[in-house]
Amino acid sequence: MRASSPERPSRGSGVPTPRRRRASGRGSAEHDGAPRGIPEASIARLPLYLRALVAMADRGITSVSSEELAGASGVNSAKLRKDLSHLGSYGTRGVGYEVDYLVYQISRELGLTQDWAVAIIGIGNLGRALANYGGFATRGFRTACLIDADPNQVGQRVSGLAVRHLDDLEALIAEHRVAIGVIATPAGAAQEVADRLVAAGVRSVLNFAPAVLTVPPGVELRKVDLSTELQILAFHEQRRVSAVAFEAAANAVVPDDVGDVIDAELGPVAPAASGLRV
Amino acid sequence: MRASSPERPSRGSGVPTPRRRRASGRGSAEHDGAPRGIPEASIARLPLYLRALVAMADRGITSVSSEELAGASGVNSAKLRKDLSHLGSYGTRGVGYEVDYLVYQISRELGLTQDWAVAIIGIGNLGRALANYGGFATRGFRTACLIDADPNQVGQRVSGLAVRHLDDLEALIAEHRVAIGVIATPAGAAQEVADRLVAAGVRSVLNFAPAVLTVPPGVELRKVDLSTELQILAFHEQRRVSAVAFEAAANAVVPDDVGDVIDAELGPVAPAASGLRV
DNA sequence: GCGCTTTTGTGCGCGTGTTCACAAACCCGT
DNA sequence: ACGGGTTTGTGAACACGCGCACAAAAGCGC
Ligand SMILES: NC(=O)c1ccc[n+]([C@@H]2O[C@H](COP(=O)([O-])OP(=O)(O)OC[C@H]3O[C@@H](n4cnc5c(N)ncnc54)[C@H](O)[C@@H]3O)[C@@H](O)[C@H]2O)c1
Ligand SMILES: NC(=O)c1ccc[n+]([C@@H]2O[C@H](COP(=O)([O-])OP(=O)(O)OC[C@H]3O[C@@H](n4cnc5c(N)ncnc54)[C@H](O)[C@@H]3O)[C@@H](O)[C@H]2O)c1
Repeated sequence: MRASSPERPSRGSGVPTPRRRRASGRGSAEHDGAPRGIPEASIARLPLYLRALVAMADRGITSVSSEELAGASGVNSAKLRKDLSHLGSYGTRGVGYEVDYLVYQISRELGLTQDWAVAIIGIGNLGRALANYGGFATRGFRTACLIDADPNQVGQRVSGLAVRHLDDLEALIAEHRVAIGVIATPAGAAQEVADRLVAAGVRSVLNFAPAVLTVPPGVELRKVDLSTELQILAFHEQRRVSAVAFEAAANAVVPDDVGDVIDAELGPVAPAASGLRV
Repeated sequence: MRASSPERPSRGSGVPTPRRRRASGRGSAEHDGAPRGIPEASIARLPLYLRALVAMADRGITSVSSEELAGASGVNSAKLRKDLSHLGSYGTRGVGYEVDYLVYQISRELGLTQDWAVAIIGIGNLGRALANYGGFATRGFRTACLIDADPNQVGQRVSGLAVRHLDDLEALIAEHRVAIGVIATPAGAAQEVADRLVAAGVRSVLNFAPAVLTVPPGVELRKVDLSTELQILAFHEQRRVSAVAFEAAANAVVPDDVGDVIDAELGPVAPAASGLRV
C-alpha cells in the first residue's frame, strides 16, 4: 500500500507537513469524489484516543506506546495502530508516539483546530443541560445560538446566551455561520426543524429526539437515543435472568408459561405486568 | 435451515393468539448458558421498530408489511425481516405483520413487559434533565432513586423524588432492586461510582461521563458520548470543506464561483485557530 | 381446486471491521 | 559499527453484518 510512499516528514524539524490522502483507487460508484479512505469506524474512535492523549499531556507524559494508549482508550492495540496508520505514519518504531504531535494530528484530522458554531434547537430539560455544559466549548465547539418555539422561553438567558425564537432560525444560522445543529425538541417537531436547518445550509445534525429523521444526501445525521440505550440494557438484563430461569426450569416440569418462572428471580420490581406499555 | 421445520403454530384463524415461542425445546441438544444468539446489531434496532410500531398502533393501523415498517424505521426491508426472523416466524406471507402481536413480541424480547428500576448518579445539569424526562417511565423504566455526592443537592426534590447521598448508594440499590445504573457524574468520579454500583449488584450501566470505564465480565456497559458525536460531525464537516477546496485547487482556472461557495458555506467561525485546544 | 398476486423468510456473495502475528524500523549501549 | 531489544505498520485470516434476489407460503378470485 503505502510502502512505496516516498518518505514521511521527519519530525526532527518540528513543523509537520500535512499530506493529502490519495483517492484510493476502487472505482466505487460512491457519492462525492471526496478524498476517501479513512474508515468510519476509525473516525469514531479518534475522539477517544484524543481524550486519552490530552489527559496524558496534562499529566506531563510526552511519549506513549500503542499498548499504553490502547489501554487508556479501552481498545485493542493493533486496532489503535491501524487507526492511526490511516492518518499517516506518525509513530517511531521501537519508541512509540509523541503525545503532543499525535494530539495535533488527530485534532487536525477531526477539524478541531477550528471552532465550529453550534445551534441548539429546543431549550427544554435536555437543551438547557446541553447549553449549560462547559465541555463542548473546550473541545472546539462554540454554542452560538439557542432556539425555541415557546414564547415564554424566548428572551430567557441560559448560560449567558439569550434564547431566540424559532422564527429567526434561518437568520440566526446565517448570522452565526452555524455548522452543526442540535435538535432537542419533542419528537413531533424534529423533522420540521431538521428540514429548516438543512434548508438554511446546515449539513451536520445531531438529533436527540426519538424520531426517525430523513435528510438529503450530503447532510450528515447522527442521533443519540437514550431510550434505545436503556432498552438494549434491559434486553441483556432480561436475558441474564432468563438464562438462570432456564437452567432452573430444566429441572422442573414446565407447564405453559415460562414467564412465571422468570420473575421469581431478583429482576424487575413489578411482577410481570400483564399490560404492555411502551 | 428451518425450512423443513415440521410445522409452526398456525395462526390461521386470524386471531392473534399470542403464542409463546418454543423454549429451544426441540430435540436439539444445544445447551449453553445463553438460550439463543440474536445478533447485537439486531437488538440495537428492535427499539426502533418498536417505536414505529407503537406509533402505528396509536394511529389505528393493525397490519403492516416489512416494506412499510422498514420505511418508518429508516432501514432496509430485508434487514428488518431478518431481524424479526431472529425472534421467530411472526409474519404472514403475502400479508405482513400484525402490529399488536409484533409489539408484544418485541417488548417481550427486550424485557419491556416488566418494569426496571433505574438509579441516576450525579444530579447536575444532565442528571436533572434525565430525572425530569417523562419518556423513560412510559417505556418500562422507573427512576427509582437519585444519588449525588454534594450535600447541597441532597434532600432537594427533582421530579417528585428526593436526592439521596452517595453514602447510601449500596442501601438504595438493594432497597429498590435497581437493575440499571446511569452515571452522570464528572468524568473523574465515574469509575469509582461504577465500581460501587457493580459491587452493589448492578449489572447494567449507562455512562454519560467522558471516561473509559472498566467493568468485570458479565456486566453490561454502554456509553453515550456527546462530545464524540460532535467531533465525528466536525470531521465530516471539515472533510466536506477540504473536498471543495481540493476541487477548487484542481480547477484553479475557475476559482471564481468555487471560492465564493467556500466562503459562503458555513465554514468555521474563526479562521483556523492557531492554538489547538481540545 | 387452481392459478395469480403479494410478501415473508433466508441462502449467498460481498464489503467492512477486527485481530493475529511478524518483518521492518528505530534506539541505544558497547 | 553492530547487535540486541523494543515497538510500529501492515499483510492476511477471520468474523460479522448488509442487502440482493428468490423460492416458499399465504390469501384470493374464480
Ligand atoms: N430530557 C431527557 O433527559 C431526554 C432523554 C431522552 C430523550 N429526550 C428527548 O429530547 C427531546 C427534548 O427533551 P426535553 O426533556 O428537553 O423536552 P422538553 O419538553 O423539556 O423541551 C422541549 C423544548 O422544545 C421546545 N419546542 C417544541 N417545539 C419546538 C419547535 N418546533 N422548535 C423549537 N423548539 C420547540 C419546547 O418549547 C421545549 O422548550 C425530546 O424529544 C425527548 O424525547 C430527552
Ligand atoms: N450537561 C451535558 O449536556 C453533558 C453533555 C455531555 C457530557 N456530559 C457529561 O455528563 C456528566 C455530567 O454532566 P453535568 O453537566 O450534569 O455536570 P454537573 O457538574 O452539572 O453535575 C455533576 C453532578 O455530579 C455530582 N457528583 C460529583 N461527584 C460525584 C460522585 N462521586 N458521586 C455522585 N455524584 C457526584 C455533583 O455534585 C454534580 O451534582 C459529566 O461527566 C459531563 O462531562 C454532560
